[in-house]
Amino acid sequence: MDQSLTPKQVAQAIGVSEASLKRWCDRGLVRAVRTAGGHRRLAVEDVLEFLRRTGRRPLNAELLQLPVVRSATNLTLEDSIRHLTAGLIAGDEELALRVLFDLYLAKTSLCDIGDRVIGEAMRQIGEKWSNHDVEPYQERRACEICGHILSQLRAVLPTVPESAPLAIGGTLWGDAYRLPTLLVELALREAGWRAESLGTGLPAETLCAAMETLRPKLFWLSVSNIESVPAFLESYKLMYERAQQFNILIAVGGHALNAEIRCQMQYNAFCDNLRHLVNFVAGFLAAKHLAV
Amino acid sequence: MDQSLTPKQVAQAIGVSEASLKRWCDRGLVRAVRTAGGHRRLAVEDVLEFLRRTGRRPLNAELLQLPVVRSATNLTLEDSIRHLTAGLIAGDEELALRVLFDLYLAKTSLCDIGDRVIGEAMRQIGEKWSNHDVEPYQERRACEICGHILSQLRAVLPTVPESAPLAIGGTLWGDAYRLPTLLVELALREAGWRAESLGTGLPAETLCAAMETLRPKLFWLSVSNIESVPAFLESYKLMYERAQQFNILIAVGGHALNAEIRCQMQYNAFCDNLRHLVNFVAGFLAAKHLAV
DNA sequence: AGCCATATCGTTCAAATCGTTCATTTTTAG
DNA sequence: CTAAAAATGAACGATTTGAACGATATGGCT
Repeated sequence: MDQSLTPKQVAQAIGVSEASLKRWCDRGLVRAVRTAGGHRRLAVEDVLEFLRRTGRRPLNAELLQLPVVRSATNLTLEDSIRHLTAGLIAGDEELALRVLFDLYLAKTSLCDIGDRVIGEAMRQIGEKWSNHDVEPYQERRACEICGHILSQLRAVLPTVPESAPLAIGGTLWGDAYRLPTLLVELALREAGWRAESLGTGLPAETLCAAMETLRPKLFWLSVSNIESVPAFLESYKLMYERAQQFNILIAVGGHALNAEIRCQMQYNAFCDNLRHLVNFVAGFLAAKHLAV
Repeated sequence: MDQSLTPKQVAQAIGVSEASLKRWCDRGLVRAVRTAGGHRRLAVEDVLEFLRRTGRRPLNAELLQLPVVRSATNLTLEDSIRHLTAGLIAGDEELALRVLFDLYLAKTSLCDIGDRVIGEAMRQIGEKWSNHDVEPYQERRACEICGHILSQLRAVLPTVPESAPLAIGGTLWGDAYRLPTLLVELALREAGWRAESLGTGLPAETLCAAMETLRPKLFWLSVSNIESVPAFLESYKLMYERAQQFNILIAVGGHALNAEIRCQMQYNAFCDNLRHLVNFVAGFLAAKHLAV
């Protein structure tokens, strides 16, 4: 929950003296507010942001009410993937949590966490699945675990200002894959956008209505499963037209979008991964800055 | 209408102890008037002004008018539902989070939070949806928001001991409703079980495999949507037999299970809501205690 | 009006935090 | 390598905070 922490809690959590923490607050290295009586109070997300920026690791993370556990060594990306994959298959949420939060604190971008770690782990699990090495329930449980972890990561992400451009997105009817669109939301938030995933399995009509009501600058569509290609293309056409009408950028991505289907679609960007998407929107933000 | 707030409400809203708030009032840091009997009353605008002056997080004005704590009176539960419903429809995650965490901190059981607050709010939203008062994307977004909040709640729930009995469950293929099975998991954890939701849309065969591998004491099946009744019954029969084989209790529930379908099923418990389920498993735990 | 459950009152007290100073350790620069 | 500069951790009295207590006020009810 979003309650404020006392300097003592934070100092013990990150393994530093109270005096130093106070100095850091006073120098603006960590954001802190004051009580009416002058005592400092720190928000969890600000502490995490500081840890991430300075490359520190929490010693005693339970004090932060965070799911982070101390990790002595910096794991390589390959090790992280291996541990994560094993943990997810075994249903070891604790382990998965530790791996992902450690990566986050080690300044790994959410793009890479999504593309190269979670995406790769889920790909390996899917592969084992088709080899009958893991049961479907293990794959689904892995998705559930990742979803919970991403929700927690999402809760401690620095809040983006109200003035940031809005991005919305989701998946269409017949596509129940939550993780990709959730990762898009997180990656866009890290890139400074006010991103909101509307969820999965949405009819095209209501996505059009959402564009009309919310008037985002960007709309993303994650496509991991297509039940009927003609129906999908028709739904997509509807949405593309509406996006054009309201001057909304439209970005698409997902494993189900093969070249043949893409040829019959129009969009501002097709993204193979989160990195592509973030690069695309970064360009847009820069252009906007130049214009102003 | 200048609503007057009690010190307790304000203290909870801004996350400070009641004693400190009283001192601040007495030192003139927050404007407050007195009732004839000497009790302090604070105006919303004065509290907001104080928050702005002390650099604390600016809170939504509507947030401060939230009635907090008052244990389990119908009125406040009604208010919680009203605020939650409005927040979910508007996509105001902050408000929804506040409402649900306040309820949790006020010691409202997760059963009641699920049954009487979230369940009721989602029912109202569904009703408005069929009246075309809210868009489908608003309903889906509400589910997403609730899911994120429940993930966070789940993370701060006390951990159950390893010795606690294991319960697993989920939804069958064709049923993508996450919230019910997620709420079951949380309610069972609160009741002292080691509960793990395996997710949604699972084939019956892999649920059988999960029972065989994990050997839980309890299996729950949440049924919010049935695509084909005969196929569902066949899948269910498979699972029931497997549960019998391994001596696993099986509890079912969900809006899609009408009397006609129930007549063709066998189970240890049918639960209309979370309260029923928790009462059922509490009986089991007590019996086990007696046995030991 | 009187009753009752609950909230708030004022007060006290232990624990935490404040700002500050100072000795020690670590980093930087010549 | 050495000396200056900077950061750290510990200590100090003064102040603030949060939790407790019995007594009183509030608001709903009959």
